[in-house]
Amino acid sequence: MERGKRITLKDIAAKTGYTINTISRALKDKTDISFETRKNIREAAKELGYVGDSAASSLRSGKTRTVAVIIGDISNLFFGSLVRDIELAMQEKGYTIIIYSTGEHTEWERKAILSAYSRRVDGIILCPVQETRDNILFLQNLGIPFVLVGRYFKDIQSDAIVWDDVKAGELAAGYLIGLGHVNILYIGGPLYISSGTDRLQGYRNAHKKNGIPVNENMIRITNITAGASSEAILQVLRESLPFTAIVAFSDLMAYEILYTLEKHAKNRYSHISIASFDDIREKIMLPVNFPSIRCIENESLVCVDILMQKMHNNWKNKPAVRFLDVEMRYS
Amino acid sequence: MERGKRITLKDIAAKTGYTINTISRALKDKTDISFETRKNIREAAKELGYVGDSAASSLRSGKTRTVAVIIGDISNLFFGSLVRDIELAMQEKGYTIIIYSTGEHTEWERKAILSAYSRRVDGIILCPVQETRDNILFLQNLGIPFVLVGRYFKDIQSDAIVWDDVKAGELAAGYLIGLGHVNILYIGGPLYISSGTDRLQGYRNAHKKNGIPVNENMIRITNITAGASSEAILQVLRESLPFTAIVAFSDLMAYEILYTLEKHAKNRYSHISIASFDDIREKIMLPVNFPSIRCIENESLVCVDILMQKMHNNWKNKPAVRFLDVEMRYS
DNA sequence: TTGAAAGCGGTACCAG
DNA sequence: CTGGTACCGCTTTCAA
Repeated sequence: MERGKRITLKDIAAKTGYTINTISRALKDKTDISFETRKNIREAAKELGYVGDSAASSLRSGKTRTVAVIIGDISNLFFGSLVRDIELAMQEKGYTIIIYSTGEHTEWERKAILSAYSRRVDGIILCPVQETRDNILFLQNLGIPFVLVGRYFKDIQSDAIVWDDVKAGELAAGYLIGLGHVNILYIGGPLYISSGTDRLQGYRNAHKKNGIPVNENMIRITNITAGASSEAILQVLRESLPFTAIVAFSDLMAYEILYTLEKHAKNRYSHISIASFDDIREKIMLPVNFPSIRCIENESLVCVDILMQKMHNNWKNKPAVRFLDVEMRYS
Repeated sequence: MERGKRITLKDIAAKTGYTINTISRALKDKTDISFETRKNIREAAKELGYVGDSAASSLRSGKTRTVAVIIGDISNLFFGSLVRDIELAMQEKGYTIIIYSTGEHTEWERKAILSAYSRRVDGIILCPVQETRDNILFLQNLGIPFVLVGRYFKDIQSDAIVWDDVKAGELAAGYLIGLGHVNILYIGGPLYISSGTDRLQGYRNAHKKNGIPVNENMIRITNITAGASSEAILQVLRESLPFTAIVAFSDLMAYEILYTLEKHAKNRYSHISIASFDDIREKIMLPVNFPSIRCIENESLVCVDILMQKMHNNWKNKPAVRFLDVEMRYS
């Protein structure tokens, strides 16, 4: 194969004497081309080193076999392993994924959606920023099949795969309460994010069930970007709030909090209890252990499954949120 | 904008009375279209909700404004943050990235390269599996601009951005030697990976410089996939090898090793010294600390920079490996 | 079973 | 400054 030269159907046609039409259909193994011909053409194609042009093919067929995955930050392990699983599953089905990071910014998310639309992706998997509802409404209007993951909108009907975050919050706080803690700090993400509200709701529920009043000052809402929870815990230290345990919004935040506590108040809080979410220890072995809530199903696979059906119009269900069950891991 | 209906140049032409040609050029702000006309057309486009079709545009122009990033595993934090930085830099320049995981498998890597080629990407950033040289030779033959990242081939000329891994290995082992250690275990990746050989070479150099003989039995070569270093350290424990320090191939592996030691030999090795590579603590705050070697430059940006130049034919240099300087971080 | 011809939606090139 | 037209490479449709 000559360096840099692209082989097209036309080249194969020239070599074999068939028309490009026949070549095209033969290479897709259509049965209306005789077996013999298909074989010849396949061989010729291989010899020439033919590789199809998906731009041309997409243009005509309207399908790109591409899916956009729009998430907060790929360097966040939670998203990283989500994307990895999505990629593997999609690859198996012959799909390629393009990645967009929103950095949790609404405008970036909008740009990502537009770019995906312009690239004519067949489907979108989105972990929405949720600061506003504009983007999701816009996306709905585009008519591209999509599913949300990790977060959902309470007042907009659309397919979403999320954890049962209320239960998750309840498990985390409930565990700490079970240990005898009463002053449990909650450091969590913004309330416009569904998991933000839901986990906090779970925290409240656990208190209520155990007859423990919630001290509103114990509830700290932060960004979910790196460094934010460190700030939050420092503020708590400055206020000398008396807490004996913490519910953190994610393992990453929990680590950050532990790190900060160790650095700034080593002695006082060395025996603090902490519980959080994501169970990243399931993914990487870390020599620091605390209870973490995880999902008992593989959310990536559920996403891919539903999106596939939507893309192929086998999805007759109306848009709905699918809550996946959670459990606590501590070993 | 009507739901699901795609607006094309033709629609704008119909609305404004210009030809699609004029529309196309106006929307790209070509100065040969009068300012007035450009403004009218831009407004009409906006009103109709026009979004270009990149498949069509790519087909004709030959450019996709897409770059493929082919790496081992996106859920590995090292790759995750690499990809994040690449994505941000590329996005800024109007490029989109598609992700392929090789899982460190040669065949997957080949498939990824083929898929990228078929999608007519403008460029490729690749962290090669290196098990064989077939894929890189194949890639070179395709004529797509590409750069390697993290690993290079000693006997194949191609652009690569890598750490100075010999120095890195020397720093890690040298540090431990400086602490007075003599029996330093080395747990590292396969030797067919350039960083595998180079870091080990650095380990040897450090010994040599300090007049300490290298015990070959202290050198353990493993996979770089999760779980492998855990296996390796267990084997070492079974052999009752007397070691007092460890050089681990990555922070992730170091954590895995510490985790395993704590689990299986808590008392005996609680004061072990360990040094490794990647400095992931720079990216996530983890409450466990040990020295780690990091790169003093942002490799992603260097990659993007060089690839951009190659894609735009501003790259007259001949293929070369670019070694980035490293340092030890411990605080 | 195969071929001919018409696009898909843009961009490039040349003419006016 | 704007229009006409060919064409990128493949798929679709219809005819033979």
